[in-house]
Amino acid sequence: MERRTRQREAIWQTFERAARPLGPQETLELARSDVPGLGIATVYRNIKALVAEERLRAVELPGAPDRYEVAGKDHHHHFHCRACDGVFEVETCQGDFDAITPNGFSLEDHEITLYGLCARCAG
Amino acid sequence: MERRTRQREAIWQTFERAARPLGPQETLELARSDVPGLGIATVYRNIKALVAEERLRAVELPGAPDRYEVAGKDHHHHFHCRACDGVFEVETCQGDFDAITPNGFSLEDHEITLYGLCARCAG
DNA sequence: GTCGTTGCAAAGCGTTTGCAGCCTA
DNA sequence: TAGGCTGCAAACGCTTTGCAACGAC
Repeated sequence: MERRTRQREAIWQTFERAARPLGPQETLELARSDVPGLGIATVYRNIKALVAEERLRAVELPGAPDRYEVAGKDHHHHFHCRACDGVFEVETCQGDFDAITPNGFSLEDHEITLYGLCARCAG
Repeated sequence: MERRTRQREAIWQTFERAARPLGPQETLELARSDVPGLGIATVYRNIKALVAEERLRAVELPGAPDRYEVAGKDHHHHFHCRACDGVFEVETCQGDFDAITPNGFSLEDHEITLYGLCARCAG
């Protein structure tokens, strides 16, 4: 990532402005308000570059394509709304995951996803 | 699922024999020892039918394609080995997920995935 | 002016679907 | 024999890549 282009700037700001993880298509639509002719390939390329630079982090959700959020936040997990498909952050987790790790296995990390309705969809 | 075919039988038995969730390609390779000419489309069609009948359950893993396991087991989660890509069951979970659900959100379900090395790979 | 970056279109890749022939009941 | 099921190949949807033109420095 060497040159500062309109496209790159628009994509990055889209993530900064979003309060939640975004997918590539979602990012394209939002960033097009800044750069109308923006192409989806450019979004993919820049997301990949930003992840490599650790400015973005991939949010991996069960059974759904990855979304991306600004990196560097405290440890947290996500709530996936079944109605609007939106993804939202939830506070830090608790729970003793070593306790449920099978014997002989080496636990390195964990991922928790909550499902249900977000505040807006729950009405 | 009305007729009992060799293909259908082989696919089902592959899941019954496996002690862990399988993906479609993995299923194809294993089931081909019973039915050599088996096609991948048949595997996909039968998995879909078995899931609809609730004889199989989709195991949704963050950032990875779905795998499938025999349905009807007790509530459990999975351990995803970063070395061999294998997926293994872990015992029932603990933790108060309502406590971390944001205000106004309606929690319906949760998913936990552990990452690290399985016993064989940690060996 | 250089060469990294972009947009388009084509290529990949995993999954689904259309269809003619097969085989279970 | 009927019609559900299968295998093949084409179609799909999402992501990646090739390439000529563009534009940041």
